Amino acid sequence: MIDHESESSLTRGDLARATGCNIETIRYYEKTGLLPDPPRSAAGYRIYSAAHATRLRFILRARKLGFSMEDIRGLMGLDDGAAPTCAEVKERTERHLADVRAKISDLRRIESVLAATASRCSGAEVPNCPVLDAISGN
Amino acid sequence: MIDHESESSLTRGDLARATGCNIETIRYYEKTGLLPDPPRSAAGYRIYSAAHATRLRFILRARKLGFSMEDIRGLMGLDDGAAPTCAEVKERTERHLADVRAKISDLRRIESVLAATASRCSGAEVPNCPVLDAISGN
DNA sequence: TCTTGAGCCTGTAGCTACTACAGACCCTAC
DNA sequence: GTAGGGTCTGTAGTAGCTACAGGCTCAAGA
Repeated sequence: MIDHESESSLTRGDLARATGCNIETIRYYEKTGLLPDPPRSAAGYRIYSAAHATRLRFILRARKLGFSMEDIRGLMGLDDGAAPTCAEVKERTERHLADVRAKISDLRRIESVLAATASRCSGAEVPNCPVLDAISGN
Repeated sequence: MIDHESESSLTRGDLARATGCNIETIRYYEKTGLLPDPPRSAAGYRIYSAAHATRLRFILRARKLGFSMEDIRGLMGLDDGAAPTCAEVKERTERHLADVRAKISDLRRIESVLAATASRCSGAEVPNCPVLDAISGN
């Protein structure tokens, strides 16, 4: 049913294996519009092309970089129909970069609190726990 | 109906204001067992005590430190009924600390990729976008 | 040709940690 | 008495997936 000679005709399972994406996630991206609805075989099977694989790989890389699905929609020009300008992409990226940096500094603060309290803890079976005390307030 | 003199008789709204917690979140913590079911007034209104406030503050601080609700259940001894030993608390904290550090290093890698690609971008309205190229897989 | 097992199809439910309603009740102050 | 706030319940929504169930289809082997 599907021509496996021509490299560019893939089932959903093929696409999943080719990109390392979970097979259900592909359907999810289709449902949410990140991936276009692919053509179907007579029996209703999705038929993907190399273009779909490229697009999916783009999405997966962007997700790995922490872009939200909404961000990605913007990066791909799905929000207003037109391909985004370079300036728009840069702006989105910088906003996202700022978010990432904010998250890092949050986590660093958390890290130092956790490290400090954990190190004060003997690990012995004593009544007073410095960790719980630290969380409880002071 | 509720004695507002004695500081330790609080409605849900009072508790929310006193702790800075969203009022709905209190109900959610009750539903999931992090907060015990409080006694009720004749009309069915929840009546909280100072002990509830203390416990809620503990939960909120732990959440701010990034502990999951499951972690917190453990820290409060709600999983096996008994108060956790200091060693258990220390172990949980160190595991969580390791998670936090892993997240930080992930984000730092992401940060450097984003910073590098964004800086290469002129912001001009040119056809080739270094950001998109970077995501697309160089 | 028949069968078997793998793959695909759909819809739906689950996860975390909340948040936000709607519609009904209650309580206080004027 | 009534207006307004507060509270009650249940339910649905958020992001970003993931995991089924129950049914169909396809390819390979006997």
